[in-house]
Amino acid sequence: MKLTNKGRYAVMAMADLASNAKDGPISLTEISLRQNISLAYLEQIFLKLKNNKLVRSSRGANGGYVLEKPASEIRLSNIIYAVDEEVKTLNCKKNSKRGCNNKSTKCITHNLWDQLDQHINGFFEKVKLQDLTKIN
Amino acid sequence: MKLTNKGRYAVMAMADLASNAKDGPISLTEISLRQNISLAYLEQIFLKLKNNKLVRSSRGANGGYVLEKPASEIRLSNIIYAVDEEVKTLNCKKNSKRGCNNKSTKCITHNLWDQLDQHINGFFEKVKLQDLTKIN
DNA sequence: TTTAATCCTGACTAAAAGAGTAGGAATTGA
DNA sequence: TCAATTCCTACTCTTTTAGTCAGGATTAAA
Repeated sequence: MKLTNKGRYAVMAMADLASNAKDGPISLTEISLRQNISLAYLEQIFLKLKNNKLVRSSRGANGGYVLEKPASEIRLSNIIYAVDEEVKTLNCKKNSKRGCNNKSTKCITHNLWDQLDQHINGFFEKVKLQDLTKIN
Repeated sequence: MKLTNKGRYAVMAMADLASNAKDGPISLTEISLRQNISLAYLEQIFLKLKNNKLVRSSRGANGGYVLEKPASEIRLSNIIYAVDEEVKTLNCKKNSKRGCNNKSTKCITHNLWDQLDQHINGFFEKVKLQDLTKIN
């Protein structure tokens, strides 16, 4: 399943960003210290978050990141999707000779796993970034 | 996440067993052909299913497997659990210096991932083997 | 009793994915 | 200028997955 530490870190970092909002942008160094995630790894993650228009960056000294939208408008699914590319448990691979080929009646579990994907995605759709900061 | 092809194969095989029930036991060779899963791999899987009392085996010529209980009493969670040992997305590792150590307030996402686990487990709890054979 | 069919088990391996490092280039504020 | 910071790519190490392989051990039918 495409639901990894990287995704979790991304959610943590975004929640951090939302919780510690201040006037200027927040640097990854800060987040790195607070959340105990390596700076280099955070850089990778934020690159993707930025490409997905979830954060905005300013470079140079005193630079950093801010949320692109209010926390109430960012769904966790957006974040997960940004860094992991997909939330999908298992795909019956298109070109594999073995197993389900998407149209065979053999793969009894095909629909089932599809449902599970929807189930999980639904979970992340419902929760917004704002909800996390409340709890905390 | 511990939710792999092996788990899916196990569900497929069990569904096959339920769908093609007949008088005697069903051999793995049959299932292997029908579901297109290698025999050796199936053997591995069924060993675990058997240890978890989901199937019963008869050895020797014309041997094979039968469901230990009616399909209406077997939950998918039982099957997944049997072969994958757990359905857990991510654990905040107990002894890691990095990230969540289970009591820190830092790990904003700890509860969230716990909830997700419950969500997914709930899905597999609800669905029974019988439900799959109906669809098919 | 033979023999074929099947279960049982552990060791092994190749490929993929995950998790994170490393290093440098570009940018900006002081 | 220089220090802080993002940007970007490539690389590596480790773990997991998805099986295969090989050789029993056991049973039941003929």
